[in-house]
Parts: sequence; structure tokens; C-alpha cells
Amino acid sequence: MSARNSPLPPPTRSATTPYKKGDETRVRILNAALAAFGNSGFAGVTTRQIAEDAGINLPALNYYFGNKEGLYLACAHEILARYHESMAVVGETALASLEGPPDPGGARAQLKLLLTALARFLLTSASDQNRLFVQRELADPGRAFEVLYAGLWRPGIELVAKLIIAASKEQLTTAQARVRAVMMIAGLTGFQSGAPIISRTMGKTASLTMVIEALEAQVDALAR
Amino acid sequence: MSARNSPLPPPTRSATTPYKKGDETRVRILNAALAAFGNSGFAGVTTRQIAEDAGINLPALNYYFGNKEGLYLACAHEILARYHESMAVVGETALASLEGPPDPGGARAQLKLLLTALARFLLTSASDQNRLFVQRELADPGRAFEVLYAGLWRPGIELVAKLIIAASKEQLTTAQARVRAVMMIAGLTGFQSGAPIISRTMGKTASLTMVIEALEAQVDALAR
DNA sequence: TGCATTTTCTATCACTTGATATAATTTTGC
DNA sequence: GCAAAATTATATCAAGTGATAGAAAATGCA
Repeated sequence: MSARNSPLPPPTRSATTPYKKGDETRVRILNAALAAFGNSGFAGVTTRQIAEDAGINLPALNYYFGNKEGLYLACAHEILARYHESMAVVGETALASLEGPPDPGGARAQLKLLLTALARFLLTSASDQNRLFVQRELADPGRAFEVLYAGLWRPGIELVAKLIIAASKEQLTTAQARVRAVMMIAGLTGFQSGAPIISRTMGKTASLTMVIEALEAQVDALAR
Repeated sequence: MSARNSPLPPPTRSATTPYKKGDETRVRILNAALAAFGNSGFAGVTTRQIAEDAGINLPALNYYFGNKEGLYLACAHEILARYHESMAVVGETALASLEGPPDPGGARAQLKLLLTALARFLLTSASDQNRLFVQRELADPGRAFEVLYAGLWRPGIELVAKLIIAASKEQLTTAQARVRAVMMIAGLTGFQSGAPIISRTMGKTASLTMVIEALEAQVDALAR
């Protein structure tokens, strides 16, 4: 079993291959890998299983992604791409609202929209691949954690913090706002990691509504 | 690689062995395994590594615990034993307070003590073995999740729910209180799973104080 | 001290795993 | 249609992995 964080993974093929057919194969492998890594973690999945799930033969995996770790990192980048696509509209609207005149109520509304979109991305069963992969990388931070941190967590926290400043009744410093933003994000990750407990206790998965209500209550508390 | 959740793990030796020397060996293996499984997960650790860490030879591991999975389950039971030992006093005090006359303020105080103790058990670096093992089992629920759920999560949630009912200004049903209890527990797991983000963003680990303050604020909110 | 039981040990096994070499097949553009 | 490049395939490798068999050593009690 190769080291998970070996010094340098070999270069992988570019994200777009010359042949259209190769592109499709690449996507197929990524989807299979996201599901497999999300379900069983890096060490818990064999390259053979991923190849079988993707309907390819084993060396194709090395051909496209270099090695197992290269495939794992490609999955992290894929999640980032999906995140950016998913959050593009909400993010831009939120940024735009920050450039206008101060409007605490508007900022709170934007914050709710942003947190809702984030919750949707991270918690809904329609995005199990995203959800499980991200959760696992949090539980066992490796090289992909830095990818996700730089592209997902940190930008998200910074934007939430800015909105918190704009939405708050009291005057907050950047550091204070960041603490609050981190707490809200921890609330999200709590629902993620607490999902087995919630499911077992409540007899069902925490509904997105329940999560959003909890987050919105925190946002409303900024006005008090 | 053997299936993680094979139909039936072989029987393991009883928790106390006839020879005192065997007892010591058993504990040594358990400690090494807890650390290894906590750090790298079930699939990420070899029986050879655990054996080396414990200072035993490999077949001794099979001798005491049957196989790798048996060892893993024994670790879950060890966590439970530590949990019960850790929470014994706080738990009994809390239960005793529930049998006296209604006293919302006292119930809130007990609830804070209980949550603090729980946070201490699950989050402090002094208990990294506990913390990491529990966190991983949440991220990848297997057979050990049931052990932990039955012995740790559910009793904890039930007791917290009872205290919430006693502590609340408004009259709550059992179901409503349970939802709130689950939310508080999710708050705890959020700090667990969000630790890499917090650490990276704040430049330090979320202090126990910070966590306890957040939980106590939620308890105080029960009086409003 | 002797003996039965428990524990530890060496050697070994069958299988698994990530990966590679080389050849065959497919795709693409001119 | 053809040639070059890309992609897919079969066969194989070296190392690792969980586990076992049987023997040797250690333990504890009468």
C-alpha cells in the first residue's frame, strides 16, 4: 500500500484530453472514484474496484491520473469545480450587496441565501459524492484538505464573515466576525458528522429544512 | 484485505485473562490499536504496525482478539468503558437532580456540567485516542458505531433531553427536547469535525473554553 | 518442583494491491 | 483511406497483508 502523502505524485493527464472519447472516460472514472472514495475512504478502496465501477481496465486509471493519489486529488479538484459552479450566482450576489450602501437587513438575507446554498451543497443526498468525500477529508486531512481549504472553506468563511459584519447590529472586528463565521461553518460540519446519530435517533436524516432553520436563527441573532 | 463488516467476527478472549502478564499485554495492544485506528482508520493500519507499536509479535494480536475486526470492536468497548468512568459522577448527579423537585436553574447548571464533561471527553487532546476513534467511526459508521451509539450517544442524548425539559422555560414534549439535545450533540461533533478548518483559520485549535461557551449559551437560551 | 495452561515465537501461507510493460485497438484530422 | 496519436487491453511483477500451524517459553497453583 503506497504512502498516502508521498512526496510528489506523478503528473496526471490534463483535465481535457485530445479525444472526446477520452474525456468521457475521464469523467466516468472521476464519478466512480468520488463515489468510492466517499463511501470507503482512500485506503478502503482498491484501484481495481474503481476501475470496475467505471467500466475500464485497471491501467487506464494510471494512464489518466498517474496513480491512486493523483486520482484522489483530481476528485478534490472536481469537488471544487462543482462547488464554484453551484455557488457562483449566490456568491456574486452576496459580493455585490457588500459594495452597495450599508444594509444590515439585506446582508442578513444574503447571508441566509449563502448558508442555505452551502448547506445544500454539503448536506443533501443529491450530492452524496460531494458530501461524503468532503466529510472524509475533514476526518482525515491529507493533501486534498489543502485543496478544499484554499478553494472552499476559506473563501466561504471570509465571505460569511464579511456578511456577518454587514449584518450585525453591533460593530464587529474582522477577527470577531471570523470567529462567528467559523462557528456557523462548524454548525454545518456538525450536521454532516452527526448525521449517523441524527438518523439513528430521529429515525430519519436531518432534513435540510431543519439545518437551514438552525442557521437562520443564528443569522437573526445578529440583529439582537 | 478482509471485509470490514464480515458476518461474524471470531470470538475474542475475555477482557480479563488468567495470567496477570496477559492482562498487561492485552492493555498494551488496546492502547496501541486505539492510537493507530484513531490516526489512520481501520483500513489504513496494518496489524503489523499495531503489533510493533504494542511491542508484541503479530500472532499475539490474533490470539487475544481473534482478528483485526475483533480488535477494532474491542477498542470501541474500551472507549465506552472510559466514557462511563469519565462521566460516572456527572451523570449520577444529573440523574439525582431530576428526581428532586422541579428546579430549572439547577437543571441548567447540571446540563452545563454534563455538556462540559462530554466536550472534555470528546474534544480534548488529552483524550486523542478517544477523540479520533469516535470521530472516524462517525465518518464511516460500521459495526462499532452501534456499540458507541448504544453506550454513548443515545444515553447521552436521552439524559440531555431530560435536562432540557427540566431546564426550559417553555413546556417541551419529549420529542421536542430530543431534537434540541441532538442539536447540541451536533454542535459538539461540529467542533470535532471542523477542527482542521478551525485550526487552519484561527491558527490554533478551538479551545475547550470556546466550545463550552457556545454550549452554555445554548443552555441559557432555554430560559428565554 | 512439576504440571497444565497460557502466552509468545518463528516460519510460512494464500491472497491482495498498486503498478508496469508491451501490444492491440480506437480515434482523429488531413 | 491512412498515419499518428491516444486509448484500451492482457499479462505480469514485487511488495504487502491478515492470518495460521506448530513449537517453545512463561505463568501460576497445588
